Amino acid sequence: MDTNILTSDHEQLARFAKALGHPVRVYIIELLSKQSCCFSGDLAEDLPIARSTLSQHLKELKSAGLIQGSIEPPKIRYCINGENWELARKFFGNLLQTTKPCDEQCCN
Amino acid sequence: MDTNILTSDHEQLARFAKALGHPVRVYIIELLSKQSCCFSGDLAEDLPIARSTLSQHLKELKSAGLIQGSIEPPKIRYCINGENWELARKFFGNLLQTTKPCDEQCCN
DNA sequence: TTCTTATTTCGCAAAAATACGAAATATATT
DNA sequence: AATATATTTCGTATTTTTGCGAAATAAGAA
Repeated sequence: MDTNILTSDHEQLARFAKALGHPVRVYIIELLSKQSCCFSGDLAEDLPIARSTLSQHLKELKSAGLIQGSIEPPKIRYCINGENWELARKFFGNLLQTTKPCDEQCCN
Repeated sequence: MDTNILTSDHEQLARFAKALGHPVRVYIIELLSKQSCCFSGDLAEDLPIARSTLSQHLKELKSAGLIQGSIEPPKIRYCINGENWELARKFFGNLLQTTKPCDEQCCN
């Protein structure tokens, strides 16, 4: 039957993508991945959202496995989760690299 | 002030990511990008969802700009939207390539 | 014109995401 | 022990997403 058309890979990729599906979270990830290694809630000062809301976004990124945090009282330092980042990179890379553009015949 | 911390690029990337944030849509995009160029609702036969639901997913991918459809009565043929695909590729590429892994000091 | 096929839109319900402020937590400092 | 700081959890409201079946649409074939 059509049991396993949707693989766990599709689900994993969707999970990563979903986590990136909000501008604030894109911003956070961008910052963590390029600016420096780790970070904390100085984010709150930059972003036009309540701290509790930011916290939820961080939680989502964490539960998607894209970031991780370590306690450095009284702060919490966040950084990219290297392992899953590598995975995400691979998944997105695979998906995005294989492009067979539409021949003009087809979709105008 | 903090007016423009979130740029339209963040929003665009989030829009693309959000569109990919569901296993069914990942499957569709994967199929359209690698298998052949164009496609139609034979998807409905493969996927364990109602046709109306599939239609909604296609609509979302379309409104995110990732795919486009052309009418070939009585069918509709879908394919990747090359232009936006290129854009998405660039955006995701930028985000994913720049990885400065956490030094061990930081997050354990 | 009526029928068939492929697909979408509509109306609805259930679940999840987004956002906030207030209260809770945890840990250093006084 | 009391206070201050950084952050999260809780309770709540609003909006969006997901999913379905039934009805609507569009176009070719009989």
